[in-house]
Amino acid sequence: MNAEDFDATGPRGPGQRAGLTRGAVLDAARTVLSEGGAGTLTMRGLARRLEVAPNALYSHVSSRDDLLDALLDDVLGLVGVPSPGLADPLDGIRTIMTSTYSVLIEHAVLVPVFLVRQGARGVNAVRLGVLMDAMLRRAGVEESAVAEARRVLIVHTIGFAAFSTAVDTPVGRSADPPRAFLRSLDWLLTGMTAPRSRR
Amino acid sequence: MNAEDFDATGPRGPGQRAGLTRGAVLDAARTVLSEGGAGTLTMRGLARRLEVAPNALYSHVSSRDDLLDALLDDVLGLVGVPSPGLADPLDGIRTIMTSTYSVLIEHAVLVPVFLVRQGARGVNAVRLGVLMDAMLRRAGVEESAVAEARRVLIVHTIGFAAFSTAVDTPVGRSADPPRAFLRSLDWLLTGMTAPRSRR
DNA sequence: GCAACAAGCTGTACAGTGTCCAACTTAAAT
DNA sequence: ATTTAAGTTGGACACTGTACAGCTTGTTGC
Repeated sequence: MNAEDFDATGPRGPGQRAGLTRGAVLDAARTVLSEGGAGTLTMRGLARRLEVAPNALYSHVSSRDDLLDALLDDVLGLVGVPSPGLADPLDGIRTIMTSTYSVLIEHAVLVPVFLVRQGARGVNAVRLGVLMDAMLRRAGVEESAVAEARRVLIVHTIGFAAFSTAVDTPVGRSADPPRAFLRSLDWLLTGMTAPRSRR
Repeated sequence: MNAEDFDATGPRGPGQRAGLTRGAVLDAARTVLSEGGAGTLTMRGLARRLEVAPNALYSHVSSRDDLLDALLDDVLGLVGVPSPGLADPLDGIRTIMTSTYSVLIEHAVLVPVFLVRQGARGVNAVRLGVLMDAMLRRAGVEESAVAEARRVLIVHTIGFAAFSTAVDTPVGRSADPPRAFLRSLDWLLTGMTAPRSRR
């Protein structure tokens, strides 16, 4: 019997390869996500789409949370960072936050996941965090308040994205950050860098 | 055989009452929630705790989401509202938001639920929403922007609560809203009520 | 007091979920 | 060519929320 008899992608037996890769799994997950929202991403559904047994996914992804974290983090990889030696650190922060906002809007279905998992924790998230901390320091934020300030900015941004994303009437779902976001961002930055008046 | 033989709460047969009420179910749910976090609240676990078959809960609660909504909404019932004829509508909004913040912090485990369900929708939520809208109008927010302004305030508050709640090192989990929250609240209010400069 | 009815509860069951284990086949390394 | 590792399947486990039928109790009308 020649191999062509089985070329048509029929049911595979144990051992037969499907040619899966981590990248393919993540890509498929992204597709599912963009089609049906966050709740529709199940391991079994993903496996079905890839024409593979559910367990096969675990060769490329260690758990569903791992998958989710990977998706979150490589979305964060799309966030544009300012040139390192930029003159004004506040502008740098503005750049990061508005870029983050845009990326979140473009991947709206991931926003609830971000909320639930309280942000991401992968390499890109860490990279952005370190960058933000440095800029906050350069902008004059007290050392003891740097981490808190970063968190406030992140929460504010994710919150705004969640808001822009959740409106039933899709008013302004453009990826351009709305004026209100830019404004409130400035207010926050102003407050953070202002010398403390009391206490 | 006299009734006392079965007084010890042994296994019930079909038909035997357990004396459950909606209030008892909600109370037990609150307990579970405060002990183990949001993910630990399952219908079966709840039933086990109440020594009842899982289905019994559905006589008092129409679904898990219904349960969650009820919990969310009666937490919102704890939010203190300002006296209706208050002079300064901005003060009224401040009161509502800081009270909401405190209530959320006191029920930290519910905050992720709030996030996922994008706020609550029960009677108390509606009541607060109507009140906020009225005050925003009185504060000079344009009619077309009232709903959006309300949402921004809510998102900002929930976001802050999520932030204060999520810190690994439990820094300042006091129910008093942190200064940063009060500040940013004022900034937002200022921006919302300021006459539009451009566009 | 008795019949009819509604409410509350259980037993059982279904269709899902994420994930683990053993077995098998194929590809890579030696 | 032989051993080793990687990828995949079948099957299973322990869960989840919830629907349906039937039993028993409490309540209501007569």
